[in-house]
Amino acid sequence: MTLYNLPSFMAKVPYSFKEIESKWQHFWEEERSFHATEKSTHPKFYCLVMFPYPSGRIHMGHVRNYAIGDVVARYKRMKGFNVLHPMGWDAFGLPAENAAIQHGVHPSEWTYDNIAFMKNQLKKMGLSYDWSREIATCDPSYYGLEQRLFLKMYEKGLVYKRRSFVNWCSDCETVLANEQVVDGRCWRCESEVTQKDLEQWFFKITAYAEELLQDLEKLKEGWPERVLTMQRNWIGKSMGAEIHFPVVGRSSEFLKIFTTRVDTLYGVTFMSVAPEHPQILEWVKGTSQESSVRVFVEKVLKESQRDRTDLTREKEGVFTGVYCVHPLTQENIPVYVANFVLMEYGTGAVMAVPAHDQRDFEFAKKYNIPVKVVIQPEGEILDSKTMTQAYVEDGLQAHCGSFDGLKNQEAILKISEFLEEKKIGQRVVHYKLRDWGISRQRYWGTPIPVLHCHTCGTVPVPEGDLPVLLPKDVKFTGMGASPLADHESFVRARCPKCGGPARRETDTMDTFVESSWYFARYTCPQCDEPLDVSKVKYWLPVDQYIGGIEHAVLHLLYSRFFSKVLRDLGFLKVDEPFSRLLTQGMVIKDGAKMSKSKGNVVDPDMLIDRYGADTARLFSLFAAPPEKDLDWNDEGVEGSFRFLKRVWTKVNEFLEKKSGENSNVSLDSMEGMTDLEKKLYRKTHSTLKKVSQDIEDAYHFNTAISAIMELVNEIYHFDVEEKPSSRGMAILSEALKMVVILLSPFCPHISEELWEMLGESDSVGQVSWPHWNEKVLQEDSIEIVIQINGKVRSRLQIAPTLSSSELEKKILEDEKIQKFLSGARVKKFIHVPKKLVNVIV
RNA sequence: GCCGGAGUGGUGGAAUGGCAGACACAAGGGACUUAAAAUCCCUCGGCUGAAUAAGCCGUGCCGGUUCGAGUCCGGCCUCCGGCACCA
Repeated sequence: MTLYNLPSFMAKVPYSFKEIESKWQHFWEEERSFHATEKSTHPKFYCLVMFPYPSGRIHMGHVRNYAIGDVVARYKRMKGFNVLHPMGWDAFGLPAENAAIQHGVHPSEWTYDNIAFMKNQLKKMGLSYDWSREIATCDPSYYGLEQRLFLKMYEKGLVYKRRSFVNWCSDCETVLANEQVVDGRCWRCESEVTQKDLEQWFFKITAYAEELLQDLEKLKEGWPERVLTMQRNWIGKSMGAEIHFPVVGRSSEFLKIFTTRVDTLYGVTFMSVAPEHPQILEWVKGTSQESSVRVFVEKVLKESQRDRTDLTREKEGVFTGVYCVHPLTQENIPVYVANFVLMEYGTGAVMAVPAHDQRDFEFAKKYNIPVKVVIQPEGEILDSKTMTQAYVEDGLQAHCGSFDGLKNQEAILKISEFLEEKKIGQRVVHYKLRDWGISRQRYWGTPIPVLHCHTCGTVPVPEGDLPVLLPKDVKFTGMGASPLADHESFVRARCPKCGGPARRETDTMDTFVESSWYFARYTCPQCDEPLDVSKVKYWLPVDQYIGGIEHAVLHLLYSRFFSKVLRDLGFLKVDEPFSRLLTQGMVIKDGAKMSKSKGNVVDPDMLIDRYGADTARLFSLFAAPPEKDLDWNDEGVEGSFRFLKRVWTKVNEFLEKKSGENSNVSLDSMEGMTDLEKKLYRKTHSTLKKVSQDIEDAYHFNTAISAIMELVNEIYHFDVEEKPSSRGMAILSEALKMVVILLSPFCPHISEELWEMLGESDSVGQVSWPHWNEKVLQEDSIEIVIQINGKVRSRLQIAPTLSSSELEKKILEDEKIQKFLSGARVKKFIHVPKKLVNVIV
């Protein structure tokens, strides 16, 4: 059934997109058109889109993401690359478990049902995936191998268990990594995150902090600047010094602090430590300060993560009664517990320099602690009594003993050297990046392959016993501990070392672990080992990765870390997994991100049903450049559909006119062509050039498509005669074929169909991307814009070969120019070849 | 506060320092039709103007560089995104 009519004077064949799309989807499947192998003489190209979580249905964000990836894959194939374009499912995760709790359906069943449904949706989009490489991360054949990788990392000392305060989401009833806490809230459900003291498994991502930072340099060419910046900030390298302050009355004990401003060491007037600082309660034990410190510490610890990191909160603290000795001046320095000092960063203790640090300044003013200026701005004298805020800029050292008069940047080096010499401290580097906490107290994830034995302690599951399978018969109550912890036969185990009773680890891994190596697994999805080194070597790195910006520091950082680990384990040969990254923008409607609660959701199924996949793809690619947000607009979709119908109509009309005739006119020479013919002939080649460059240079699909639209408009203007000459028909034929070829990466179904109708035997996807003929682009006459003092006053048609002096002569003879010049003296001419002449008077 | 990115018609968006607004949507007009839809053609930044004559103004604001600035430089304003007591 169709919703439109074609003009009655032609159009015998309607554009039946449903039949066409299903026909070619079957063709590609039967021909295995997108099946990738390593046996190819062509250079490889690995095009990857971020795999989806099987939430139930695809949304417009997916449609856009996969349409972009498919254009790249199809274009690269036509350019002669051996393309790998795989798809799979990021299939572990909480929604499956929530569905189990709410609807009593098993997470496995829920997940596989969703996969089946969504796979069907993706197939209807005509995406050129090699489905034979499909991965579902919840399949034991995947997560079992992930457990093998876990054990290898364990052997290497890259996995460890530690008891610590961790981010806890009470809604999801599980722990979250730092990266997964956004503004003090859970990244998934947005409920407030609290701190919980738990035993947790960690990946030692900090061991790679420096390399993760350094290698961002290698990505400068291919990654968006802002993603690199976000990762750089997240890793947060700072260089400074650790300094040991002796504690008064405790001969062998020190308070260790970290500072990036050694130059301000002489300005220290107090110390501040975090409420969690392990030594502080010990030091105050039995003193008169003990109770007031205790009260303060307990008060702060009770506050939520959000409140504690609230910048507007007043800086507060309490004196501990403890004093340190200043290592250079030997003065006694009071130690405070302060609510703004973080235990997780540096040493959890800070030397406070109120004159040169705003936080310390505010704190000192509140508690009447002296302010000591030790950095003086050049040409100005700071007075600690009249200062209203800290001076944090550069300057010259003052009241700093032998360092006086030095520029503070030099003093950092000199004082650091001095401290090292005297063994008072040493230079150190700190990172904000923390180790990746991967334990999750949930069922639907990869079981951590470890046993706890009463006598042997923590024992890894032997490789031969892998995979540790998720038991199917579990109860989902949504209450209390993870369903695994309640599963008797899962928990009860034997220690492989001593044979004694052991308890199985019931935590599962963060689902970001699965997505940290799936891109490598796609190269060898059937391999018994985690990875087939030769295949991985052939395909990696991913040449083009495409996905949302929301993973700038989550998935993209974890994957980079995993790649380095896998490299060091001998599986990979590359340092970085993704050479080029394209972060596509969101799909917006009525000024907001599409969401159920806003009621502005466009359903891809409805869209495909009404207009077909080619239209859905075309609009997603045409309405905005890929990296920008796309404003969804129903009338715009209509416009894209109209365009495809225009192409369809014109090809059919052409075939009707051509029928019977079979003239083969050579288009080698443009001699004898009419102006109209030349115009279309040139447009055909200039469009090829523009589309090629737009796709190649920067994935400017929107302008590439608009260029094709221009060519189609030109064809409509050309085809005015009832019976064009055979040369005209040849030119028209070439133009139409060009439209079909250029359109094929964007709208593959209609392109295949039209290609076949035009009498071509190969699939249009197998055609080599054509080369444009630069000679054809040479115009017989070009238009030159004539400006007077920068204002457009006239235009001249000239031969491209005309010399500058002849052109100047012509300009001065021009009627309009003469009128504007009205006798004024011409000072000079500025020539922009083949474009413009500016006459200065 | 710091670091990115962006401000262009009614709208989405185009423009290696060289004709601002390609392409498309919406709007308006015309052709076809008994009529409507569809289709095809035309107009479409603002102002003055009868005008498809001519001219002036116009890319967030102010200034600069240049023969020439949406584009480069300096200073602001607004919006979006990220980071943020990181010592």
